[in-house]
Amino acid sequence: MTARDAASPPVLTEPVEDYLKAIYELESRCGAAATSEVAQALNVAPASVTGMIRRLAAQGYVDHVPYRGVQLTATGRRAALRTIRRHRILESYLTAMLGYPWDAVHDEAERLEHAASDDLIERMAAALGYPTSDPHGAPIPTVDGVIAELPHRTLAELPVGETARMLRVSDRNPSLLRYLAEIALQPGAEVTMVARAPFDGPITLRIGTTEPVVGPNLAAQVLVEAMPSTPLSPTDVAPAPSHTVKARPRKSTSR
Amino acid sequence: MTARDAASPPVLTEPVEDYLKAIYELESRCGAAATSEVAQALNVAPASVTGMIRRLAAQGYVDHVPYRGVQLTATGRRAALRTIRRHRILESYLTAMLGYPWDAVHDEAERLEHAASDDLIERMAAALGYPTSDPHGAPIPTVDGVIAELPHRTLAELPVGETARMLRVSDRNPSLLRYLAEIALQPGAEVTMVARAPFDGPITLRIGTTEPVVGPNLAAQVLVEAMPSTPLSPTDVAPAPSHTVKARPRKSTSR
DNA sequence: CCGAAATTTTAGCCTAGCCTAAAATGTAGG
DNA sequence: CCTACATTTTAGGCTAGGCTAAAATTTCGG
Repeated sequence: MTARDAASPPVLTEPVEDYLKAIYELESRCGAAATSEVAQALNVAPASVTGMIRRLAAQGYVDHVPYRGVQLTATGRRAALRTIRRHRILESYLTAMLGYPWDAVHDEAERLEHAASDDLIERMAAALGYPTSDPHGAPIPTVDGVIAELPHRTLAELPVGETARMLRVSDRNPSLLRYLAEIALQPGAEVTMVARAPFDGPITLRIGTTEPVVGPNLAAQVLVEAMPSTPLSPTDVAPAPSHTVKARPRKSTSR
Repeated sequence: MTARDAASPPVLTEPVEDYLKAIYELESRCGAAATSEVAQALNVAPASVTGMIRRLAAQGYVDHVPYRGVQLTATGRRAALRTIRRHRILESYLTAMLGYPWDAVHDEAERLEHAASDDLIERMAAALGYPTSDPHGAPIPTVDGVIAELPHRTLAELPVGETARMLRVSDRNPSLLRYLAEIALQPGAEVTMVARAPFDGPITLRIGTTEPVVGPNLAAQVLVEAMPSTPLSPTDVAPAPSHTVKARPRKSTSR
């Protein structure tokens, strides 16, 4: 018994899925994930992380160099992306179909992502028209683990006078999200850098017809993309369904 | 630490919710639940049930008389009904809004019921217009734990020549459910007992225009209610949304 | 380049839930 | 009423995942 070799999806436990997801996210920012970073991300003691990493390494999900750090294997990355896909589809569904505000979906998705079947997730995705990004602008990996990370810079870096399109923001800070919704700074919105006070001072933006002033701290958390040269399309300023699930038709990008 | 007295929803673990639900269901059929019955229902060893019952009793969810059996306390019953409400609303939602066939919803709901927040469950209920029964005809308890068990008898008991309305069937047997759907024997359907062969022989029914022949075994699993004297309403034979979520308007029943 | 501080790992412990085997209790038939 | 069988509980173990305290290793400031 415990005689299982290969084949068959090994059924990951909830903590395992959480670890893999956290490692993926740290890794994609820093190249590798430190024990203490994982511990902080999951709110557990560093020693617990070491223990779990040992198990994950034994099962082939991560490579671990003691005292150095941890990296996902190809298997581990696939598992992480599966969880991330579930999370983001759930967030999209809750927002679009059940009227959740975008600051509340993270916690709910965090629990449901472990319980929902693949079938359910795909039904939700289908009901939404296979969205490619979630309500916070994060890209949704495909079923076979392809994720389209978009090139971006932060709103804080936008030169004065330039306009950009709001692309993405973390889903983890509800009060920040509520504030952003209040000033209509949501994925798809056009935002112009009107002025920046010196010495990391307040930043004046223009969004639609309002000119909110925000701190550099906030601006650094908002990712934007250079505006496509298109001068102004009619849908641009629309308050709209607020999160604008983009379902652009794709021609077998997956290969 | 571990210093918790009263107040605050103690957050039940998944196994605990499963035990309470199972005990509730056994108890409502037999008055009290035997250790071995619970073990069978949850597919665990009897000794494990004894262990869990000790814990549940210590926390005030059940009363346990050693070697005799177990019964829910008021607290335990509330917790069980909360889980049952979640389960049945989930089943209703998956069927009505995501196109799940009625034989597939049980397993999905079984996992989601532990992960969904109260908020999510209430949003789903609202989206459905506060249904009072699930796709299999089981009544949905209210938020404050009131459940309307309907008077019924089994289809097997229906006298020859009489007509009844299909009320309910267990959600636990997918292949039975698929077969029932095939012969259009679903909650709300009118069914007539045409003939019954002697010695527990095959039973001939009439449902709409078809006359399926079924075993007594199957008939015993299908609950029916005496037909209201109304001769024939236009909606009766309609293949219809198949599960007929009944959403009768309620006048602030909650208080 | 060396010692202090930070990080990581080891050691040892705990809890919830599960298991099997053996003992205790209850029930029913002769 | 007593024995045989069924049910339940106890005893003793296991695993996953968490914790703290202490030891090991790395890193960094001087």
